[in-house]
Formats: sequence, structure tokens, C-alpha cells
Amino acid sequence: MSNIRVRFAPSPTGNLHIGSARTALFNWLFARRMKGVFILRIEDTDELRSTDESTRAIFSALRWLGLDWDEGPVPEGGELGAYGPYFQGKRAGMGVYRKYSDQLMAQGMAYRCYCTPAELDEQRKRAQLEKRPPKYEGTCRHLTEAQCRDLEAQGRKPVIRFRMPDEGVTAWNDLIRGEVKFENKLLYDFIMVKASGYPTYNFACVIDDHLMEMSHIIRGDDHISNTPLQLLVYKALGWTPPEIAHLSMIHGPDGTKLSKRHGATDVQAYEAEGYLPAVIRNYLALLGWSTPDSQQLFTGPDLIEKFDIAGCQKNPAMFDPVKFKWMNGEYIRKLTPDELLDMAAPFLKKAGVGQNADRETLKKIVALEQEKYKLLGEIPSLVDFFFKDEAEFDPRAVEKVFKKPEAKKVLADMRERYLKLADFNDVSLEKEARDYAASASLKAGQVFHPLRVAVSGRTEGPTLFKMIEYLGRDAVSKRLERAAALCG
RNA sequence: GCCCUCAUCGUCUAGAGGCCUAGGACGCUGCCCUUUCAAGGCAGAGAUCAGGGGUUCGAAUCCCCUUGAGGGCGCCA
Repeated sequence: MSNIRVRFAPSPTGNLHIGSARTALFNWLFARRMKGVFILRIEDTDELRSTDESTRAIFSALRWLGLDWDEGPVPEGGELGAYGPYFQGKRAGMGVYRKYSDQLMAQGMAYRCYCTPAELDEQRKRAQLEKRPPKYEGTCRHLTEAQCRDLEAQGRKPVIRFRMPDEGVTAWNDLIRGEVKFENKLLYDFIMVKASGYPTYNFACVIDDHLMEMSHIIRGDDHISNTPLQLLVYKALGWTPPEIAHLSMIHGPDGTKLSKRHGATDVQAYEAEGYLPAVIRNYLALLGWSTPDSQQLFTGPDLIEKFDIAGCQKNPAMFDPVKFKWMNGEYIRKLTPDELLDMAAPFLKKAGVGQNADRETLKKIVALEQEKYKLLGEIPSLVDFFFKDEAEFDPRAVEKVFKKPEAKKVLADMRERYLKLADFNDVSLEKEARDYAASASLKAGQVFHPLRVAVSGRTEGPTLFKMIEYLGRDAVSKRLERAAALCG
């Protein structure tokens, strides 16, 4: 058992975003690879935006992705692990953060600030105009006790700010980027505790990461500038910070941080389109990480076995929907017919396709076009013609195939032959068609193409004679008869 | 404006001074297979390693500058 402890700490303010999912994945991979512990902590200190609904959405998305956590809240109720609670809201209620903000106040490393949000906003705007950094100016930095009492008498509620050192440098050795350093004088006195008494992210995060004994913090690159602030809190409290690694961001096609603007960006949306969880894991892992031989597909446990922080990329990666989709097709092709049917079932059900068919029949039909599927969501529309009373004819197919002079006769003759055929299976069906073509001095294609359109309504589809076999003699006969009427 | 980060085919990347006439994958093109569409097989186009200076016998790899891109500067996380 190693002492590796890492966490995924989302704020429940929406569905699980693909970028967050990647952060979760990298932490999970690292934990599994190192035989460590993967912790889920809910950072619900934003009282306005956090919702239970989002929390549930995050739980289910993580579960669906297969990213199981060893410690943290359990969706069914209760918690796993000895470091709870794992909701920051609950921890705040227990006074967990209060203890440390009091300590920092007593040490003189934190102070009360009575500036209102409106005043701060004003200051920021002014600074922007004057081309100065829009950071807190330290208005309340040196308030006396008496001044504090006065302001409070006026009804002002204070926040607690961390007192940044005026000089010195804060640096760390980032596992992915190497040494990163910030001059302390450029940092600002950030708010640790809001007027409501709730802690802010930069404060709560440090307290919890320490109390939960995190060994590594693996998070997005957008947190780099928060890191010196947090490191200074560790220092003020006399704590040793964990190892830190900053992952590069995922960008959309326009080169900016992937967001809603770029279309589907939450895990649930990809689930609905029919992406496999294993594909999301595989593709996301490749966005910013690679093996020395640049392996693409990790279908077994090798994703965990080969994962290594050292293989993480520093530069941001663009999310490529085309490659993502290719990979999904690649995984679908490797499924057994039973697995494929199980995964397709919810999509078939939703589309109302094949719901009266027995499992074996449905399985055969779904597997017929397995090598063609890229998304589970496209399966219903590709197999629906098997289950309809009659084929829906694509006008282009009718134009292209049924207008051929021989089409009408071919369909009528083949209907006769198939009605009399002893064994209605793909081998005999094909032999019969080929024999007919030879006897009528036609090329195989001149027989096959009209047949295909007649039974399916389309020019493209599964292998012809399997398709006819699965459709069954009665359905085929009816479809050939109706199609013949459309010819000419 | 200030701070931070990053920089190899269109995209994801391999590459840690000579194995690089820069490798793989997606996508693209052509051919083969074939009853269609796919899948598969084969072949190919595609990167003067952002630009400029150094260091070195030798640089995609080390150093500096420039440029470009991204992130941050919230009582959001």
C-alpha cells in the first residue's frame, strides 16, 4: 500500500464537463497506477450556484465513465473513507475552516476587510482604466480594532483576507512544468472567508488537501496562478504542501479553452450520442499524454499500466471530434454481439426500433452492420427497415436502380424463385440470385442492386443475402412485389 | 495593463545533442478487396521542427531574444 492520495474536487455547478472529466481521469489513472487512493470531494462553497442536481449528475457521470472513487460521498447515501465529510459545505458547517482562519488572524497573517463588492468592483474598473493590475489595493490592510468596530457598527460585514508577504518569491517544482515561480509582491490579499462565513476555494482547498493528506495535486493549468496563493497558506500554517502537477488545457477548434460555445462538452451529451465510456477514457487520456511509442488504442488494462505523469504534455491539446468518433467505431468493432446489443439496447428502445423482436434476432441484425457504426446512437436508423411493415424508399435509390429497364422483371422473377426456394438462408439465396443472373444473361450487380433497394429501400446497407435471410420469406416476398410495382 | 504558461505535419503526438533524408495515429488522396456502404490491406501527399541569434565538430533537442497563442488578475471554482 502506497501513500499516494489524489482527489478530484469538482464544484457542483453543472454537468460534468469534458475538461473536468479529463482531470478526474488523470487523477484516477495515477491513483490506480500507483496503487493509491482516489478521492472525490465536492467543493460546494459557492452557495449561489451549487445544486444537488449537479452533484447527482457528477456522481452518475463519473460512475458511467468507470472512474470509481475510494473515498468520498456515496450517491446512495453516506460516505466512504475516514477523512470526511467530503462536502465542503458540511465541513464549513462543522467549523473546519473557521479554526484555521482564526489561527491565521491570531498570527496576523489574515485580516478583516470591510470593502463592499460594489466598492471593489469600482476599484477594479478604475485600475483597468489606468492600466494597472486589477487587484485588491489593500484598503483594509492596516485597520485598527477600533476602526473595525466602527465599520461593523455601520452594519458592514467583513470578509477575511490573507496577508501576502510584501517580498520574496514563491516557487514550486511542478511535476509537469518544472520550476514555476511568482514574486510575492505581485500577488494580492485574496479573500479566505466570505462575508457569509463560507470559505473561498483558495482557502478551503488548502485546508482540505492537507487534512485529507493528499500526496499529489493534479489539476488544470488554469490553476497555476492560484498555486502561489495556496502555497503561501500552507507555509503560514506550517504545513508541507503536496506534490503539484498542472495539466494543459483542452482547446476547442478555435484554439480557446473548450466550453459550451464549442457544442457538446459535457459527458452526458456524449453518452447520449452513443460514445462508449472506455473511448472517452482512451481519447481523453491521449489529449495531453502519450506513451513513448505513441500508442493510440488502450482497450484493456494497459491504460492504467502505462500511465505516467512524465508522459504528460505541457502544451494545450485541441479536441478533435473526428478522431474521437473514429476511436468509438474502433471500440464498437471489438465488441462481441452480446455486448453490442446490450450497449445498443437503450438507443433502440428510445427510438422504438425492434422492440417486439426476440433477443437472438435483434442481436443478429444489430451485429450485421457492426463494422459500420461509429456511434451507438446511429444504430436504430441503420436497422429500422428490418422491423417496418414495408421499406421506405429513398427517392435517389429508386431513380438510380428501379429505372433500369431490367429491374422490374428481375424483381418479379426473383420473387417467384425465392417463394419456391427450399432453404431460405444466405448461401442458397445468393446461389439462386447468381443462377438467375446467369440464366438471364445479366451481371450479378444487375440482380443484386434491385434486390437491395427492394428489400431495404436503400442503396447501401448490410451484406445482401444475410439481410434477406433475416427479413424472412414473407417480408421479402411482399417487398419485392411492391418494389416491382415501382419500377419502370 | 501586469503576471504565468506554452510553441514538431491541418489535428493528437514520438523525439530528452549524433540512430531524424523527423516516426506513429486521425483526417486526406490513389489502388486492391467487394453486390452497396463500411471495415480491411497497400501506397502516397503532408512539418525547411514559430522566427532570429548563440553554444557545439554536430541542435527539433541546450541558452537568449522576438513573435504568436492560451490562462490568470472574482465575497467562481
